[in-house]
Amino acid sequence: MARSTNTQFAVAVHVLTMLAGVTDGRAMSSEELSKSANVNAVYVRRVLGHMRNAGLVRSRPGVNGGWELVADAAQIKLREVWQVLQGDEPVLGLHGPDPTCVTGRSVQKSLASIDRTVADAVATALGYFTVQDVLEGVPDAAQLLNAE
Amino acid sequence: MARSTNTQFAVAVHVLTMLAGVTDGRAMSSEELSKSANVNAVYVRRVLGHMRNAGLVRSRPGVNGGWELVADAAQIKLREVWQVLQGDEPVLGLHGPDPTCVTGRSVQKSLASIDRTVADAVATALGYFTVQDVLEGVPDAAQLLNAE
DNA sequence: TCAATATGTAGCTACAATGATTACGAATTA
DNA sequence: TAATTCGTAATCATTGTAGCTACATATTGA
Repeated sequence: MARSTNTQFAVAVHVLTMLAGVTDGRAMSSEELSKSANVNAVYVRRVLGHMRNAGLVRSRPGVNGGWELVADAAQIKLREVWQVLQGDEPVLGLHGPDPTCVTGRSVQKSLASIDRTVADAVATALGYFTVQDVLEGVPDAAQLLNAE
Repeated sequence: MARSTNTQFAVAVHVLTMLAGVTDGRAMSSEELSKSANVNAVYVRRVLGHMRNAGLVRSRPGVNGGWELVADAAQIKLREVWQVLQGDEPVLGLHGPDPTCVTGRSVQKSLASIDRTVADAVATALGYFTVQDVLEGVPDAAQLLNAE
């Protein structure tokens, strides 16, 4: 029920992986990237803009322009991608209880604290994966369980 | 950026905490609960309906009717509340890449696997807290850090 | 039995988030 | 100089979320 409908993270990982897969030194255009991710090119530019602000990619306009990875794909943790997009926004959906209700305020505070704990857990989990891992293919959760 | 705008989890925790705080044995109406959570009574009934299906609360109509906790508040982990509402829905927002793009399909599979890892991490983190904890007040994340 | 109270749920609406689309200026290259 | 690509604003369509109304059903108490 509480699915996130925001695909920025998925799209970011997708296009970063595409860029990591470039063998010749050429740049990829937002148009090209958007085709594979099946989203709009403007959207790709917006998402990659955040990645550029974080120093993960560079872009240049014009003929043969486009986007390139700056860092080594094996050094880019998905944790960083997540944090660039997520910032300090809550992970759990928080509500706005009646400010005059004592219990309501207390619950609100607790939920905010719990949200930080969960956000840390998400960040830690995403720290296990790099763009290089995605490029090589992260094994199935089921496979991982069997391997234990 | 990827904030969840779904407040069902927060509202569920809120009203369960309210129910946990009842000292006399009376039931609380959805109307009463909705006031404190600052949401609509119908919405409260919908959310609590899921909690009832999970066996956490019971309800009865009529005069002096309303909602009561079934389980001990100290035994209800937020993990369970989360899972009741979340089910197997992805935590990260996933996209729908071009199905004819090989890399796209591969990335999609990896993201699905990573999503399961993150979902497990969230569930584990929420396993640390119970409704009773929220009733008593979960300490600030900052306070927790200072206590280390 | 009857009135009052609450749930259970369908249906409609308002609002907000997301991402598509269009448009165009600026930068770059061949 | 023409073609290409980014950067970004503005607008629109779609979807998810939750509010709201309405009413059938169940329960209680007088």
